[in-house]
Amino acid sequence: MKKKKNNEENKELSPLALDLIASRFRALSEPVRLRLLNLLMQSEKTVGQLVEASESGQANVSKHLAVLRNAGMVGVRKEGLNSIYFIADPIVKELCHMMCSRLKEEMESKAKAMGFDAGI
Amino acid sequence: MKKKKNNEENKELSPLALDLIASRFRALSEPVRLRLLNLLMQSEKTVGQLVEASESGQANVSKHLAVLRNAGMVGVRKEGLNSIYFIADPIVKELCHMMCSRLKEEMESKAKAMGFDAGI
DNA sequence: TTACTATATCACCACATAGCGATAAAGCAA
DNA sequence: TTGCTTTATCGCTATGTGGTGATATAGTAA
Repeated sequence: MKKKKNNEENKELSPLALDLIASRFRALSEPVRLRLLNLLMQSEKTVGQLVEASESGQANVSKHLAVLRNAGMVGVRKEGLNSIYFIADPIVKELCHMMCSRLKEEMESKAKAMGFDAGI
Repeated sequence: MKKKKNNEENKELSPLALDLIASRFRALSEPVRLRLLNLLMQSEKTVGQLVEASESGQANVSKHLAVLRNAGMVGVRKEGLNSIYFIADPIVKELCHMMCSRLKEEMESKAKAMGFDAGI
């Protein structure tokens, strides 16, 4: 494997860059928003479908969708009365998948440490 | 390339899982915390070094470090009076690197769209 | 036009948290 | 012991934001 220059990862980030990155992670830091993204990963959906599936109020879902829109993570198109939302940034799936795998690992290793895999 | 089963990514996550994932992302949603992680990526550091480098108050840095600790992202060991912090979870570097690359892409494509790469 | 539907936005409350000064706790030096 | 250093925690304020009901905005249907 080629040895890559690693000066990139050691670079100190500017305050502006930190704010940008933080705001992106903040968009992913809310259970309702993650639920919406999780639903949209199956297929694009109208706000009504998301309201029903997420078991959250309409105003609330709409507000969370605005956050995800502003973060560039979802997109919308209008069709008649409906607003149809879809995942707009592929990084969403990657990030969530990475986080899920990591948590799964952690929980499994914790279960093992507690001996839950030993049987009785 | 082998076609992989994709039923994993379509799975709906439980509310508990969503809370866990959200809390992890929330730990990364604060500029000061990202700055601390960015500093720790260079090398492990004492709280004092982090306070100086982050240009934040000691109490504040200590509190943010507690958040990162609770999220399992950093670890500590004591050496005399000093608490030495270090990155404990490799996912931190991956997530931040991924997010940085994505934002870089976005900004470059935006600059291109505005014609800033055309010269005068 | 009026009536209905879908969505976005507004106003508000409640709660979480970032930041700061003061203090506590713990180890080192004399 | 006293005094100093380092870090964690407490108390507080200010700000941000999640949730909800009401309203506004549009599109559809009659």
